[in-house]
Amino acid sequence: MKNNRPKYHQIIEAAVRVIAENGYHGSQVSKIAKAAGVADGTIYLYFKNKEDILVTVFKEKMGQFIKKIVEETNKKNSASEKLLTLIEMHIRQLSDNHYLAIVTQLELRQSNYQLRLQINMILKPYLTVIDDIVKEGIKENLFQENLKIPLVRQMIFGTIDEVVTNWVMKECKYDLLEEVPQVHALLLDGISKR
Amino acid sequence: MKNNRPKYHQIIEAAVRVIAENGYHGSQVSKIAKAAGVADGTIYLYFKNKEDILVTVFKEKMGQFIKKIVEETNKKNSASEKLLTLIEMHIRQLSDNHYLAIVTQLELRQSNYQLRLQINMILKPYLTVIDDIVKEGIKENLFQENLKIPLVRQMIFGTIDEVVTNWVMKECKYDLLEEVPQVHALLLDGISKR
Amino acid sequence: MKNNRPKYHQIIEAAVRVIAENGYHGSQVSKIAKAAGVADGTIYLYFKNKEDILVTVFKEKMGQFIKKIVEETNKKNSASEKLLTLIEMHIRQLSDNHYLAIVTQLELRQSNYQLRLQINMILKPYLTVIDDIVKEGIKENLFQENLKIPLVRQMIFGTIDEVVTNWVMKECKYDLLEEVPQVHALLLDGISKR
Amino acid sequence: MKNNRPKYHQIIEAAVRVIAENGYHGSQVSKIAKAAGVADGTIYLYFKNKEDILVTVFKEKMGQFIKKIVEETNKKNSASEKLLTLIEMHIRQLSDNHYLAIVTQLELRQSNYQLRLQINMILKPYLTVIDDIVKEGIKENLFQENLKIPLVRQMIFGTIDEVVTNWVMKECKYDLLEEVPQVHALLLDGISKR
DNA sequence: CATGAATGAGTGTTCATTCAT
DNA sequence: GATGAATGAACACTCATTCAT
Repeated sequence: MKNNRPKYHQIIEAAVRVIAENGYHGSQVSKIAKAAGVADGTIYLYFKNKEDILVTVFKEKMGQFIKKIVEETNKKNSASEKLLTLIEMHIRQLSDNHYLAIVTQLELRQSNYQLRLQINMILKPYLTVIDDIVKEGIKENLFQENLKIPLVRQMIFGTIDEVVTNWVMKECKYDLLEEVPQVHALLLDGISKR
Repeated sequence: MKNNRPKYHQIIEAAVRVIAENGYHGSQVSKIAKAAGVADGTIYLYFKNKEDILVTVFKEKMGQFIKKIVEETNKKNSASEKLLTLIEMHIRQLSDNHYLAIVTQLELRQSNYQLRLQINMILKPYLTVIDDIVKEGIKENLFQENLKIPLVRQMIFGTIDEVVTNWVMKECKYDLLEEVPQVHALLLDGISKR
Repeated sequence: MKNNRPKYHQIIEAAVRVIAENGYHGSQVSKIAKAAGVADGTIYLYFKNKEDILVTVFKEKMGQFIKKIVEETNKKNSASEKLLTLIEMHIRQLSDNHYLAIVTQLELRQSNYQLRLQINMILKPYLTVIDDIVKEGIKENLFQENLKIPLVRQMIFGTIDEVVTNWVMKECKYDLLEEVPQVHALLLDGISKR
Repeated sequence: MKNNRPKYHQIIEAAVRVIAENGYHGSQVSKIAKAAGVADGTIYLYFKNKEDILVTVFKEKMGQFIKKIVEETNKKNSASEKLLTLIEMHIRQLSDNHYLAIVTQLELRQSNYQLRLQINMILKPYLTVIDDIVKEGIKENLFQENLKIPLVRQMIFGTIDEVVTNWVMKECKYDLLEEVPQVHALLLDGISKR
């Protein structure tokens, strides 16, 4: 299997680093190859083309990213706790890996429409996780029953995403984890006074 | 004055169209020039370089975009109504101009860090509008008094932005305006039952 | 007559300054026009094209340059004195006008073969002056009678030219006029001991 | 080592030919590449940029040029013979390679100030050879003891250079080697009768 | 005469991809 | 499998020249 070959992972790890450090357009294939300690041509033994490196980087990293979130949310019993965990895990993982945060929040968006569609496909399981939490909340009678799920998901994802992007644009200078409870509260209760 | 020269606007309008249709990286200067009905060199009489076209497109369009939102929200008296109007105007304007929506939601994000910073500067007045509405809501005693303004702004902007991006990625196939009241309700009241 | 129109001379003077300051390739027509205080298009009322400006600059400046040398050498009676005067006037005029020195020694040589041929045509009268002095020296029985005139002229001109070029390349930092007598002596007597 | 790679020399040889035939400004990189039988991009594997081709051409050719002159002058015992050999070798080498003569006398001078400075650096060893011969002549008591070396060098170099340039401008139509003894005699004894 | 906005041909350089070894 | 030298298509930008006013 492809993924067991060591160079494959060398290249992926190198790609994350190189893209985070040099930006999407500053990340020539030759630079990634050099950082991975392989020849330029070797890249093409493992990846169809440059775009394929990016998609794979995202796929691999997102796979782990989502897997951890699912694992942790599954340990919780209520939708509210699950949502809190999702927010925390999302933010924690990006807080822990600034390279990855830069790549997901900034660099990977500098791609063309086709690549964007593929990235969206990869993100789908994550969005499903959110949907499931919302559905569960409704079933638990904790969340409003007439919620339009996709819209809620867009609010949740859009909010977290924007929070992280702001932090990255501000050069990750503050502690993002501190904001987790407030984000959670806001999403649950909105901004109105009750 | 620059802006009164007709070619200036011809080029901007052409740029929006060309970028929406071909994507950022598929929009060669020569293609924009052709679409604007001017010579390649003419572009450089009005714009410093290719990036400057983009920044200017965004500046001009965002200027109008924000101006309209401010005008309309100012007609309203309560923070809640203002927020509703902001959401509606944001979505209405992008609904009315799919080209612009594609450019703002997808293509302009395919830019490097420097350009992104510039775009953020241009967006600032809009974010201030949001902040002001939130502050007003707190003063009116309608919104919670201990809200962390930047976070609330990120939720509001992140949600609307994500809603629009989803619509653009789904090729603008559904009527986005229908969702305005629900977005408004969600932001105000969150997802929890009361 | 063309030459009486004031803009004509404005442009020539501006051209010398601009070329000296910006180099041949940094001297765009628009820059010369601006320095001359005229519109770009006006240049083309007085000159056929950019090359024509250069040729004319050289023609005008060289005309004066040579005229002065001829005037002064004519005042002298012996070939030796005439040669000394020629060397002195050549060097004095370029010493007095660093702009002109830069243009003649460096910038005008950055031209194509056609332009070089034209410049050589303009230089011809100067070379004739040298030839005449040599011939006179032979007639006076001061110079060797079997001298090959063109070769002697090439030595005289080549030497003075190289001396000036060196001075320009060293940024005109030393006093070139001091070297005049030595150059004269060298050309007359060579380097051998007698 | 770079210089052993065959394409490196292919490109240099092609560059000399192309520049001699088309002039400096008519020598597009693509034209040189085609003449060398390599792809445009290959040029940039061996040279930093177009200017670097020129500098290298000059460096390589001048290196050989000077080496041969040094070798031959070293075989001679007196300063006078050494000077004769220097003149002869200088002229012989350019006589034997018209392409090179055109490039050194005309095209390489069409360069900007920075490039000119680099070329001067490369020429320095040659000028030192001349200086050494002059010093030796003084020591031998053949040359005048109060000669100002730099000035003598400028006369020697300026004269040879002008002689060659004239020949190139006259399209190399006459036999330059015939003039060697006369140039030598002129430099040694000047133009005056004794 | 004078203007200066408009033109568009021309080119050095990059970099994803290939393929002979 | 692995290499890395070679490829060549693609593109932003400049500037001499024109011409309608």
